[in-house]
Amino acid sequence: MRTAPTILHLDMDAFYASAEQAAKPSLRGKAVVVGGLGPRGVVATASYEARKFGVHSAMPMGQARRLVPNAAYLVPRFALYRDISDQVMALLRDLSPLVEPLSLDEAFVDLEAGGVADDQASALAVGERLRADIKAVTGLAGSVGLAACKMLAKIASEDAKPDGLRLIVPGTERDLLAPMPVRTLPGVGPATGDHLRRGGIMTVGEIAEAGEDELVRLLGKSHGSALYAMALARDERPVVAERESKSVSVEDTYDVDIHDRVRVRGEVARLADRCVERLRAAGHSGRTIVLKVRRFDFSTLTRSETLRGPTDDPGVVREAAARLLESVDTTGGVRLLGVGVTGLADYTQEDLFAQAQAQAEAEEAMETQREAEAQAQGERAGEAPAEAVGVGETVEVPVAPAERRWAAGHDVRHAEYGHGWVQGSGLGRVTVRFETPESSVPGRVRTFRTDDPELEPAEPLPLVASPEALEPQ
DNA sequence: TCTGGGGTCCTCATGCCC
DNA sequence: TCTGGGGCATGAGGACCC
Repeated sequence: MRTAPTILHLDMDAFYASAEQAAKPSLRGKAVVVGGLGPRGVVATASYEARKFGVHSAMPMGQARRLVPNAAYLVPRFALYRDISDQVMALLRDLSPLVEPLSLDEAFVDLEAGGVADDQASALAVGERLRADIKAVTGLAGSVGLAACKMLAKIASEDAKPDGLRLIVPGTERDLLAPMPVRTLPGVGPATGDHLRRGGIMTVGEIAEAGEDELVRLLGKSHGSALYAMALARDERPVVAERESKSVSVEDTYDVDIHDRVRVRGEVARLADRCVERLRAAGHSGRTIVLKVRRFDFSTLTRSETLRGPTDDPGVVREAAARLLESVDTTGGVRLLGVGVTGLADYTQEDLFAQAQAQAEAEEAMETQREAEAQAQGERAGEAPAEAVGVGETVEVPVAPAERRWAAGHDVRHAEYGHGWVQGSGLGRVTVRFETPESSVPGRVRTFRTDDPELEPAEPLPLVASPEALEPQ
């Protein structure tokens, strides 16, 4: 039995917004909101300066703009965040072979597996050292929670925010949890919170008092038992390093509801292609195709179809999605469409091709045996999903828009003024602030025509000049 | 105020097979 | 032959997470 915390949870503070502030000196200390900028966008992350005004994740952008009209509103730049995340995860893997990333900005680390000595001072030292290393390598702040299990480590890091560290001493867990609201526990969202409240349960302590039978009665077997265990600070979930993904999906919310059925079909085909691109990039194929439709009134429905074998053929996925769409009434208009693939496998394209070949040949043999009508074959083409695999596919290349688009927050390079980022664009003009992560003062702002030949998109610059600047161990 | 995008897991209903 | 039930696959929906 260990006497010191075994699990470390790292949570980067206001990650996307902090990354943008690090990249753009003029935004440091200012309210920054990262999220979708369209009429239906929501906030992904708000800087602490923006949170003071009540802006938070998942809030509609329109509402955020009313709360903080002067904040900087930026679209997310996932490539940049992924690079930073890779650096951070590498530091975590230096601590232990057992690292479980939860997202770009969060992870669990099993310290015992990393050979960290079983005492509180060692755990604290590892946590502080990690925070310092993260700051040195990325320039960003992360908060660390240390506890005996995942749930408590996460609660600890949440409590440590921003830019802090918290250790929960083994043995003190239940007293600590008791007064906390039920929403503190992982897995308790708005719906479960309501259920519990109607049962007179507001705090974690009250869950423990209610007993397992009552919890199961309120929430069902699986959820009820799990929550009861959590309330007693029992959480045996191990840190799992390699998680296999189970599905791949893409979805789009449209600025304006789509009513035109032909357009809906076109969008579904495009989404199917994008989904397959992602599927293939991940080296997967999948057997079940899922169509998701969110209607004008926000009601969401899904339709799915399971094929005979896994596929990564765009034509097959497109056709399945189109078939599924036929069972959905879209007359009121749709605000979101999505296409996904589950039941993932990693069959190679050759396997699939061989399978399809064999199947096609078998069917053909039966066919010629029964009847010699060439016409019948024509009708069957494309009917069996796996049959189309390997058939020459066409990749549609989107036509470049006539006017160049400059996304707010993205990096650019100007032949004369150097590196900068887009502050805003519209009416044929684009406004650029020329500064780099190293600039000590906010850079100058200039406005250009959107088709200015001297202006071109650029890659993000590293946030820290020499990322190798780590102190020797 | 009007609700993103990418996931995971659970529950329930239904049909099939043994 | 009828009936019941377990086990599994499939499909739909919902809750939750970051």
